[in-house]
Amino acid sequence: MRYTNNKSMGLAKTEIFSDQQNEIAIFAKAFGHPARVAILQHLFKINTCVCGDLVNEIGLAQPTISQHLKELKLLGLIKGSVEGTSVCYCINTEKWLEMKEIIKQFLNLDITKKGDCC
Amino acid sequence: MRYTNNKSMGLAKTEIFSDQQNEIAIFAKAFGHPARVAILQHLFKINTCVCGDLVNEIGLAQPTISQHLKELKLLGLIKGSVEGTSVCYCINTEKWLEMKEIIKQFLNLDITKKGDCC
DNA sequence: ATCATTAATCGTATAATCGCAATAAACAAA
DNA sequence: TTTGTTTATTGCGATTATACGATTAATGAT
Repeated sequence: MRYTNNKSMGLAKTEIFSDQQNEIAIFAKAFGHPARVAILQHLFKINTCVCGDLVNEIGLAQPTISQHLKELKLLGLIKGSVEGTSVCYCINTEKWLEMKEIIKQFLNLDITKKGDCC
Repeated sequence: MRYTNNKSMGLAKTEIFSDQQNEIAIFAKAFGHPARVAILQHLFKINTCVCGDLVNEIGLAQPTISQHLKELKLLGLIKGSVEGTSVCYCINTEKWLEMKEIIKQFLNLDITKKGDCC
């Protein structure tokens, strides 16, 4: 192998992008999978914080759902609290709104655009 | 219930989700990478459709940029037309607005929510 | 025809993602 | 204490995603 730089490949070079660009990408990845979209939609639908119901609602295995929940929780988009043997998950409204503003700002770029040129 | 399916792993089980959920995820993945965010932002910034400039603007190799452009083009978010030796890329406003509406509708789920429960 | 410029494609290396079986952990109930 | 319920974690295989060197293809210029 003769790659002159010592950076490993297969890795997004986040360091060459702005914090804003990385933040947009990270949030976008959060709902860049249909299972996480379904989880978030379901959490919005039933205001009472369900958990194991998600496994039944969505057709994926329990460890898979648990993993997706972990990612969403790590990002702060959802909160989880233990309720006996089960765990109650729900949307973290504050963080959700924060994410929403960041994404919307990006999506609204078009308002300053005049028209296609191709 | 046993795991009766023989579907290969490592693949998102898109078939168990709604078209809407898959569409949201697919569009989200489009700007789920900082390089593609940067490309889109730059295309919005300079209305004249640039191409090779993106390689200079963003610090990635030409094949890498070309690959990201291909993905965005495949989704329809950008258009490309040959201009001599160079290729002119620009935002496909129509598709962009379509995507924007779909994502915004998803992000606006919170307006019907009453409050956290955890 | 030759050369230069530009972008796409090919091939490959590496890391991340997805999914699940098996297991562990935490808790309630008996 | 034992048993059952529920969720998290571990470990693994399969696939996708990211990145780039080398090459090819297309066009313009000389």
